[in-house]
Amino acid sequence: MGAVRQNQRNIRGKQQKSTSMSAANLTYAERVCAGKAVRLTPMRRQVLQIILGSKEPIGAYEILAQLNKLRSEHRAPVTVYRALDFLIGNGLVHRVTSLNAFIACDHPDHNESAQLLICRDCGATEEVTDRTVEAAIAKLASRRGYIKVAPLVEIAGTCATCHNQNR
Amino acid sequence: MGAVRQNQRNIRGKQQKSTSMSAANLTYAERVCAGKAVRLTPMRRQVLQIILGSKEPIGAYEILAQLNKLRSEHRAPVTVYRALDFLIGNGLVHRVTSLNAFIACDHPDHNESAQLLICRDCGATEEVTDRTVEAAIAKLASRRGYIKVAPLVEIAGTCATCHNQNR
DNA sequence: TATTATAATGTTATATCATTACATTAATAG
DNA sequence: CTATTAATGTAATGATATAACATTATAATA
Repeated sequence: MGAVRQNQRNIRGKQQKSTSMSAANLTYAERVCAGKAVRLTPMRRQVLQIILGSKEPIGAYEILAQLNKLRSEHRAPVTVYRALDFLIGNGLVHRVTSLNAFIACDHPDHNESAQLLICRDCGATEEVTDRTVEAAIAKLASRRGYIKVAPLVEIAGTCATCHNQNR
Repeated sequence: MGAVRQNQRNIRGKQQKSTSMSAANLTYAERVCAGKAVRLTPMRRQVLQIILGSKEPIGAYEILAQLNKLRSEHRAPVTVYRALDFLIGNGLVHRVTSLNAFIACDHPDHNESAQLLICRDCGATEEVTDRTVEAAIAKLASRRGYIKVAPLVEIAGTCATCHNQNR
């Protein structure tokens, strides 16, 4: 839980993690889809791969650009959005609402509400599941009479790597 | 705290609140601006008034439409966005990120991080400040090494009014 | 296997949200 | 009253997302 995606600005960072989980996640995605009897088509697989390959949340049009570069063909935006709908619907990708961007889910097996920590400086985004936060929000919503709630929690800030570098 | 904005679908609702606070809020906004020595110009005032008049979060282009109807002139989008920047910057308006829309702040005096409860069915949106949620998020962020955090909490759900009506 | 039904993708157009760049007008300070 | 800064006007464009309908691929089943 909490694998970190980072961009160019902190390749020197100590907390750097390898991108080598990508392949594993892709394999994992295949298993998830097989288990649900839904189809991880080449298109969807490729979109997921592009998202996994990104160190930070990636926008739909950036995905599209990479897709069209790879294949030297011309897909339309809707192609990407459809793949994203599928991937999000099956818990393989999260939408980062505050950035209009997307990240691969770290733990697609449990489809619970995650919280996102987003570094303003380097773009690193980590997905966490904090029971205390979840419980506090559930309680708040319930006290206010809301049911079937879907909480959105995105915490922008400066990550440890970035504020250590600036000293 | 927690005044409710509602749309047409539940005008029959029991928890309906009057829109009569609007004027008070506008007066309040004037005091806030006077206190800070910033200018609540006619344009900004009018945009705020439109937002206050909306029972649910209102989009920038809807604000623009109302503005242009009022004056029977043609303002450009940027006019609205500039007013919004000002109003948000001075704590008079909140952006509802998940809806790309805007609401007037319920308590512009304390500029703290609020949580939003948003009804999927009727659009009613209430702003709350829950210390427990705030604390849990602050702790989470700090444990992860994040500083200068700005949490975004928007809880979509079905409000009491709506789920009572559907029985 | 041929036929039908369903799912996925292609293609084109357009909707929706937001900003840039530069000109003009209004307010304030000296 | 003039210089300076703040606010708004104006036009164009960028960025994100969806609608509508045609075509192709896959799956179900006769």
